[in-house]
Amino acid sequence: MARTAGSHSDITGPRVREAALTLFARHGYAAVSMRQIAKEVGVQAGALYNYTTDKQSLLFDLMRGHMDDLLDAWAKEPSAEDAFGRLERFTRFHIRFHLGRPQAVFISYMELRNLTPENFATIEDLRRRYESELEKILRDGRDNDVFRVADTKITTLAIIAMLTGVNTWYRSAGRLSLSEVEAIYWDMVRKAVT
Amino acid sequence: MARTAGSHSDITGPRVREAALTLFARHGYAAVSMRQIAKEVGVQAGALYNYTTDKQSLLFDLMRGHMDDLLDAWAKEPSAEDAFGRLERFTRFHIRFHLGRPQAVFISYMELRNLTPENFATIEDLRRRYESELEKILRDGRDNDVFRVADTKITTLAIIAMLTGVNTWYRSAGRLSLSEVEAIYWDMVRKAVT
DNA sequence: GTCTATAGATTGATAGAC
DNA sequence: GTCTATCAATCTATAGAC
Repeated sequence: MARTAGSHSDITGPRVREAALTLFARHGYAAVSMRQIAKEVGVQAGALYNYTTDKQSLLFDLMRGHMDDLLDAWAKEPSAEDAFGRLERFTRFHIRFHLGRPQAVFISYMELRNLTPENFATIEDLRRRYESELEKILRDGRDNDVFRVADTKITTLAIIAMLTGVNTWYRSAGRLSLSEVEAIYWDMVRKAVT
Repeated sequence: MARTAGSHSDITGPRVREAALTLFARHGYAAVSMRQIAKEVGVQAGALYNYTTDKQSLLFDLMRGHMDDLLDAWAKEPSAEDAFGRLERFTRFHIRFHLGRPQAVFISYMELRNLTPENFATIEDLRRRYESELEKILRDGRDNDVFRVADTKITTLAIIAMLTGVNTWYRSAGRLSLSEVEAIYWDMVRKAVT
């Protein structure tokens, strides 16, 4: 199929999303202008509207994409047999996945209030779906008298908050490797539910 | 001392900070205009500049005030004798203090990137000072063979992230009282360091 | 598909009257 | 101390040429 000279829609589109991701993560959605995004991509501001209907859906697409990736990746994780194995899988998966996409994680936690109500509801639904995956593990383990947790819902949120916190301090050039970090957190999680 | 008619500096000042706190927490610093703050207070935008030099110092004063309050309140907490007592004090204090000021907590975590570099450094210093209070407790407990922690620095950050996470879900009208929540989290913290 | 140009609204901050 | 009025810059989004 012949292409119009100067047509780059298949490459410019991803670059727009990439620039938005970087800039939203660094400065915040409200603080970033469409002109800044355009400058990062190397086009004029008007050209952005060939790839997004408006600034809001640029944010929403990034967040929904991140949540979809998260749920898909977890669905593809091999499952473990016993309760401790399942919990360890989740713990290591969560750390590894989140450390691999710090910008998307940052945006997905910080920019919720800049979503329209409809978009917010969509993202919240996906987030709850992910949380329920961990809660299932905790509930099964408790029902089989393997775990001892006072409240599976609160323990779910506590564990996720603790694990996601890794993103605030971990640097790959730091003194600890990824698997050392995983091991330290798994040790805390394991003890906390025993 | 006689006062000029219409002078309300002693009451308007706090109301400006209060309005900024509420609006920054709800919509984010960058998304809130000086006119919105003025409207919330019930004055015109120009009048705000009798109480703050600019928008940035409005944000900075809120964050520094919050961190000062936090460190002061912890300094006034009665100390405990043994390692577990000290850790339990910290755990319950952290939850109680943070749940008591959800807006200031929210701002202090979300708006760091909207501070000027100098202001950011000041807040970061206070935050590190607070974290080191918990790390001291963990290190002493480990050195006396009371706690078993793989890494006191990481454990410090993990515990604080877990505890601060309460703010994302706790509602005073919910099914759990504040002391029930404290007890559940203390149970997890205690087990995690044993 | 990208450009230039621009509409129309809003921003932070200041000046000067009262 | 607060007001009105305003400056100069910036914003999102669109229109039309190429």
